[in-house]
Amino acid sequence: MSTSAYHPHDHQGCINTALQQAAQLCAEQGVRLTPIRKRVLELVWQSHKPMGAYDLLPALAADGFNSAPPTVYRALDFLLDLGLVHRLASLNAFIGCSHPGHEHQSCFLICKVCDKAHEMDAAPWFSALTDAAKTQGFEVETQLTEVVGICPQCSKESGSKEKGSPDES
Amino acid sequence: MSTSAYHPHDHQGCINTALQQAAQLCAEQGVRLTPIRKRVLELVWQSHKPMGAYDLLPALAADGFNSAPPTVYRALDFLLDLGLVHRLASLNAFIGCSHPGHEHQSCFLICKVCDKAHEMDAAPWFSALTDAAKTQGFEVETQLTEVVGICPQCSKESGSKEKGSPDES
DNA sequence: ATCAAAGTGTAATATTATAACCTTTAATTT
DNA sequence: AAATTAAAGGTTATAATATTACACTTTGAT
Repeated sequence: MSTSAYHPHDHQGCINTALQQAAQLCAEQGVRLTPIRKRVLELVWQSHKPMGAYDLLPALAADGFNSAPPTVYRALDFLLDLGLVHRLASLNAFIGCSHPGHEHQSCFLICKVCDKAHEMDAAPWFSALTDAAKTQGFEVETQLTEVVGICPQCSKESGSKEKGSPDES
Repeated sequence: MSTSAYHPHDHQGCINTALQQAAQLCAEQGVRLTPIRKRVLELVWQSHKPMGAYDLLPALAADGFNSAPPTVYRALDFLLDLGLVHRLASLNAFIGCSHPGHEHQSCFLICKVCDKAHEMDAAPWFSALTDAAKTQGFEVETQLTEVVGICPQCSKESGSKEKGSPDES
């Protein structure tokens, strides 16, 4: 399945897929996808925009869940550990992993206009980077790549109309 | 000049070079390298370890400078704008730029043992990354790459003796 | 039914960063 | 040199992000 965060799409499908993959992964790992964890994952997937931890709290509160910071951070830590979400260090924000359950190095394309982020496989240059580091004697373990620019949707819109307000889903 | 953060070296030379380059750059740009700014740059260069903003405050205080957060953040912002320091998002920390005054995309190799970071030119894979993003219609403007692993010095030490305490300079 | 482990509730606090407003210093003009 | 202006810095407060510590509850295993 090839998904794009940019173009309008059945976003409920994204959420459902994420929840289903999460359920399966948790089952495999023998860990529990509790209501809070499930809800946090849903919230993270509400849009393709990275969400701050504190953005999630009001929504949790509205659902009748506890909504103190540790609640959401615990859930996020759980989801991070399982690889169900990623953290974007440059934004202090979290985003759903688009292909959980597989070891991968990722790279995020962050649109500075609509704020959406798109996960891209970093494998091609991760190996180049690893090799380059190795020539200096540095053993790479993990990497974090975050790219800022303009997504195709916003790029197109700025071409046709000025100051359009980007799609939310 | 080829510098390596890892191996023992005349670290005062690093600081002096940084200060001299900063002075020149400020002169070129017609901006002022005030005592606070100069001292903050020095402090950032005290080691090859990224420094948190709040790590710098006590040192500023000890030197008789004002040491409220805005003081150090203003200085850091100034230095960031000029390209004299970089911010490592994954660490909320700052490190001196090893070749200021030139446009460049950088990548940081962060040693998880000794905490030192080494700046590497990201140009080789930045273009590959830009191209890959472009095939998806994404226009890259800036990137941030931070790599965690083990530096040559620590790698060597863990081979010969266990639990050695890494060099500080 | 009991127990241990995992999960959650809650209060407090740590860490990182910024806002707002005022004063001082330095550079520029008169 | 004095007046003017712009830049830098001082100060207080607060915002935003994240964690610690400890008590309580639920779950699953025995």
